[in-house]
Amino acid sequence: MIRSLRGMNDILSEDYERFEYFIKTASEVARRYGFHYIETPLLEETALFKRSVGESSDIVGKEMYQFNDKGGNDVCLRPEGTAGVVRAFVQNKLDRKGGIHRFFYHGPMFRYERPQKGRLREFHQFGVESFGVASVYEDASLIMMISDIFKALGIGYTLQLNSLGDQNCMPQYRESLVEFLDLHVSEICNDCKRRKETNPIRVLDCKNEACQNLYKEAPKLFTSLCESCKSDFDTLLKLLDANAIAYEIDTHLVRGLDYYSKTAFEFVSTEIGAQSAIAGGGRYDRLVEFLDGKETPAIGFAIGIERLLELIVMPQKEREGYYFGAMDAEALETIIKAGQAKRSTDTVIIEYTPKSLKAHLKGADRVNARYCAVIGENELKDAKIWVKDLQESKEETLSLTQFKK
RNA sequence: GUGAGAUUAGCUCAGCUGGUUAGAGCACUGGUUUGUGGUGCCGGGGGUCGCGGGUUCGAAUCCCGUAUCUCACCCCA
Repeated sequence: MIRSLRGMNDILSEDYERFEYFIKTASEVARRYGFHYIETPLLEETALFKRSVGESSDIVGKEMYQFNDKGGNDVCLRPEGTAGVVRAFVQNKLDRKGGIHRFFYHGPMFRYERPQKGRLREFHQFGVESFGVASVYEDASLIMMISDIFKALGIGYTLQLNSLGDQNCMPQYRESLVEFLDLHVSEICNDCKRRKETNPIRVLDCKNEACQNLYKEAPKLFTSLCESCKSDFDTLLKLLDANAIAYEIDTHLVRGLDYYSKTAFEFVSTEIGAQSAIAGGGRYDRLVEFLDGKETPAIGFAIGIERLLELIVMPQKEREGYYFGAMDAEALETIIKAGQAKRSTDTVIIEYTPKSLKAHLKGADRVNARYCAVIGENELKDAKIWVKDLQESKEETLSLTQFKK
């Protein structure tokens, strides 16, 4: 038997219903916030991700589905969504056009990782990207959008917030942190030694207890923020307070992708295991420039769809549509014709095997149909059809012409 | 990439220290005397015991390899 590749799953039946329900709900909320759908290719030039996500990140360093295509181009399956949207934004010269551009997207992403619960090699994200708004009001607005989406889906979460600083305060801070790490290099774990070289800020996120104790003494990013970062963060907190959005400030919250600055946030669920981040995002004011565009402030987030599928509280399913069946082979032709006509307005399931009324009712019940329509000997003789409303338990026998109405 | 556990019917699992035709519940399917479901009763189909080797008179059961899943690390949504 040929199986799907490791970490790549089919989405079907009930899972797909949840999947579709999520997309529909999240898209509606995004549209209400003035965002428009954008579709970008799954395959992009590898350089796009190297320059945006950053070569120091694990995503680019070791998790990309990268290969040379037949034309010799170095390409890869997208590991995340932001880079492609920013590329499209620049390529379509929206940075030159000016103004505000707000997009949302959803689709598959690919990372060559060891799969586990909530972490697949092909997984799906829903994300939004907003270009052209420097105001921290947009940061608050995006957080409220996620809150709205989760509220609509019945999903509980904790919101964690931090500020990563900008080009004025972050480089200085990074330097002072590296100095600190150099002084204590013998005390930190091997992972942190590696992080010190690749992405020093990440050490703050280390789960090693000894490291964490040590970092209590380390310089704090939070207290090193410049004036504008500090006041923006304070404003953000005020806005969230005013809109009854609960949050925790986590000064060790770090984003894994290099392009983030200033506001960083993560929505976390305690109900889904180790891969607990269900949404994450932040500001990336420099990224458009990095990708050869005109300096444009921007912010976005992404939601991991598979991770929250099991958290979604689905609305109760109601009986819907028609089930058609014949009790004798002679009535089959008539029932198929009647069912086909009904398809112009309703969901219709036609049973092709003649069987007893009881068997048809069971069949209608199993497919969760609202109505069970059957033609037997008596009905066929009088050109009528017997219809039962399975929800109200009411039945009637109509003439076929009347039934079509 | 590292460490640990699992893999038996469509699903959830039982199968003790290797011993004759591998079981249960649910699901599916048919019937339940004359045309009434979701809720009774009786029957039926369905398994190369993940895959490949090995030990043995004999392997679902022991050993080795491999694949996949799960958990933790790493990383991230």
